[in-house]
Amino acid sequence: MSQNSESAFGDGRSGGATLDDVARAAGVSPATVSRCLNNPEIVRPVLKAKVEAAIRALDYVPHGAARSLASRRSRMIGAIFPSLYSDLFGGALEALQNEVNRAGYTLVVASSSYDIEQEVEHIQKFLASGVDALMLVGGSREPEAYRAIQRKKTPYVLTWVSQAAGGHPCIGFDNEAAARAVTRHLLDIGHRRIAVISGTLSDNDRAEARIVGIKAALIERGLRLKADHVIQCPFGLEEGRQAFRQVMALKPRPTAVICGSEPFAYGAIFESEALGLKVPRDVSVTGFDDMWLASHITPALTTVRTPREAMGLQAGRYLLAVLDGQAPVPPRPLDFELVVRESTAPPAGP
Amino acid sequence: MSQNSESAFGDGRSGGATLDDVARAAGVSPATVSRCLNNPEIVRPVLKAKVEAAIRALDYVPHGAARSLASRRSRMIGAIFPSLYSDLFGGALEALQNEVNRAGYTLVVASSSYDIEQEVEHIQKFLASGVDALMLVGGSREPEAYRAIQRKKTPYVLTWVSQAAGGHPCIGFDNEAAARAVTRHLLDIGHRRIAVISGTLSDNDRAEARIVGIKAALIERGLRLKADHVIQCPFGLEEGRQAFRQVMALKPRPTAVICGSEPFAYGAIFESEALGLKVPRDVSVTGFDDMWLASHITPALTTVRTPREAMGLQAGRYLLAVLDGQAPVPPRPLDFELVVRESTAPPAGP
DNA sequence: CGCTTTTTTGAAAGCGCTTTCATGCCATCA
DNA sequence: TGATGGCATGAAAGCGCTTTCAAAAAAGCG
Repeated sequence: MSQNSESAFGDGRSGGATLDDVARAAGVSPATVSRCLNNPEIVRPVLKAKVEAAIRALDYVPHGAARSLASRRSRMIGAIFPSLYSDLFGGALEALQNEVNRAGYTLVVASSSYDIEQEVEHIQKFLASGVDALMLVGGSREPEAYRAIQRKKTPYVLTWVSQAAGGHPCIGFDNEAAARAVTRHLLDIGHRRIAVISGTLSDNDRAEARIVGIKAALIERGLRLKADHVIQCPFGLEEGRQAFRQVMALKPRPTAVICGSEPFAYGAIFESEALGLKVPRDVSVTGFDDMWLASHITPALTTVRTPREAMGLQAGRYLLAVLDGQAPVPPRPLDFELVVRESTAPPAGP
Repeated sequence: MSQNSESAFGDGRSGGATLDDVARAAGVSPATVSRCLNNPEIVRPVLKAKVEAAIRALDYVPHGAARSLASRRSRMIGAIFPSLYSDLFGGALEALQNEVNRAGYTLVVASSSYDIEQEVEHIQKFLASGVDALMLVGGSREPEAYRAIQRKKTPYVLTWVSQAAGGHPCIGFDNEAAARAVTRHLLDIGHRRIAVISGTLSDNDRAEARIVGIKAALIERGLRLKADHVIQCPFGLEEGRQAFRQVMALKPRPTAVICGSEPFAYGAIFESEALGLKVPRDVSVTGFDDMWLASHITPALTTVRTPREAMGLQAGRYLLAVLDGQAPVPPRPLDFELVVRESTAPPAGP
C-alpha cells in the first residue's frame, strides 16, 4: 500500500481528515490547531508552521457544522429579496455576496415573491438555521418579525430604504426624495397634468414613499395628485402597458406619466407606439432605477439611477462590521441621480 | 414571576429551548423527541402528542448545526450560477429555491461571474461547508472539480446542458439542436450569408454547442461558417452593439446575424437603428432565450425559448430524489421552442 | 540567577442533536 | 401457558470543533 503524498489520506477516510488528525500529524494539541484556524496571531510561528504543513498534507478542511455548533456562529448570512426573477436585485445580491464571501461568510438567499407572509416564513427559517445576520428589503413587515429577529439578537439591516418606522438600521436611498426629484423635473419643464403608475402599495414602503414624494413635489407647486391619476399594479412590463393605456384614456389626458418602477416605463413606451402616441411629444414618461434598457430604448428613458450595487455592498459591510463587534456606524442615505434623457420634454401647447 | 404560556420560556434562555428541554417537559427521553422530529411514524401516538405539545409550549426550534453534525447532513443545497446580475438565471434560481424549500432544504447561492476559477473556489467552499447536493451550470470545468465533488460523494447536477463529457447528470436542453433550429429557420427563408455573435467560447460549453449547431445546419446545406463571420465577446447589450457594427462592416454584408444570447440581439437591433439599417429588411437578427423584452422590442425578436424555470425545477427534483435515495431517473433533455417573430425575413433580392 | 508576570499550550468539558444498542413490553405461536 | 419475536423506548456514545482553565514555558526584573 503506497501512500503518495496527498491523495492517500484524503481518499482513505470517507469524511476527510479531522482537526484531531491534524493535531496528531503536527504533534500539537487539537486546541492549538483550532487556534491556528481562528486566532493565528496568538500561536508561536514555529508551531503555526507545523500545523499549516499538516493541514496541507492532510488536505484538511474544517467541518462547518461542528464549528457552528461549538462556536455558536454559523458563518452564514441570510438575504431575503422580494424577487430574484428580475435583475433589479441581482446587482445588489452579487455585491453582497462578494462582500460577505470575502470575510469568510456564506450567503444564503431566498425570495419572497413580494409576499409578506412568505417573507416572514423565510425569516423564521433563517433564524432557525442560525444565520449570523440578516439582510432584508424595505421596512414593511409585521412587528412580530422584528421581534423574532431581535429575540435571537441577530444583526440585521433593511435595504432599499433610508429609514423605517421603528428605527431599524437601513442602508438605502431616500425613495421619497428620488420621486420628488423626478416630479420636479417634470414640473420644471411645464407639466401640470401628471399621472402615476405605481407598484402595489400595500406592504411596500418603497412604493409608498415614492407616492409621498410625488405628492410633495406637486404640492410645492400648488398641485395635487388626483386619486384616479394613480394606477396601482403588480410590477411588470405587461402590467405597465395596460396601466398606461388606462391612464391615456383619462380626460383631459395627462401630459406626463411617472412610473414607479422601470418595467412600467418600458411598457408605457411600447404601448405608446401601439396607441399611436409619440413619446415625449404627446406624453412624457419617466422610469425608476435606470436599468440596462433605459439608455437603449427609443426614446431613451428619463429616470433616476438607484444605487443598487452600492446597497448590496454597504449592507454587507455594515453587517460584517456589527458581527465584528464594531459600533454600528449609523448608515447615511445613499445617493441617487436623476438621469434626464429623451423620454421627457415640455408638454405640447394646449 | 408570571409565566405566560409561550414567551416566558423562549425569552428566558438566550439560545432557545433545546431538545433535552423538550424531552424533560414531555417526560420522555431525548431520543424519542429526536425520533418525533425525524421519524414520526415510529413513535406511539400518545408520546408523539406529548412531545408535540412540549415543542409548541417551549417554542422549540431544532438547532441546525447540531443536527448537521450529528446526522452528517446539512440540509443545504448549493447552487452556483455564472451570474446573478442578469435575469437569465433568475427564474431557474427561484424555481430551484421553491422546490428545495418545499422539502425542507435551504438553498445556498453563489455567482462565479463566468469565471471558472471563481467557480471552483465556490465549489470547494460549498463542499467544505457540507452542502448535501450541488447544482452547477454547464459542464466546462477542470476534472479536478468533479473529482472533489465525487470524493465527497455529493450528489450534483449540471444544468443548461443536456449532456456533458464525462457522463455527468444533466438537466437541460440541447443547445446544439436549438442553435440548429434557429439556423435552419434562417436558411429556410433564403439566407446564405450568416454571421454569428457568440459569447466567449472558452469555458462555456453552451456557447460552444451553439456554434457547433450552427455549423451543422450550415453544412447540411453545403455552406460553412467562415472564421471572420463569428464574433466572440462577453455577454452584454453594449458588446452586442459593437459586435453587430463589426459584423455589418463585412463585405459582402451578411443578410442575417445569429446571436448566441439575447442581449446581443437587443444590442444588434438597437445598433441597426444607429446604423440606419432596417431589421429585418436589411438584415435579419435572431436571439436566444426569449426573455421578457423579446416580444416587445421593435421588431419583435425571433428567438428560441429556453426552458429556464423548468431547469431549476427539475434540477431541484432530481437532486431531492437522489438525496432521498431513489434511483436517479436518467434525465432527458428539456424542450426548447423556436419562436418566429418579426426580426427575421427573407433576404432582400441581390 | 531566582522570582514574578506574561504568553503559549494542552486537557477536558461541552455545543445540541442523532443513532446504535440493549432493554422491556406486548402480541404471537405452539 | 411458556417460549419467540417484534416493536417502541431509553441510555449512552459520539459527530468535529471551540473554549475555558490550569499548567508550562518564556520573558522581564531586581
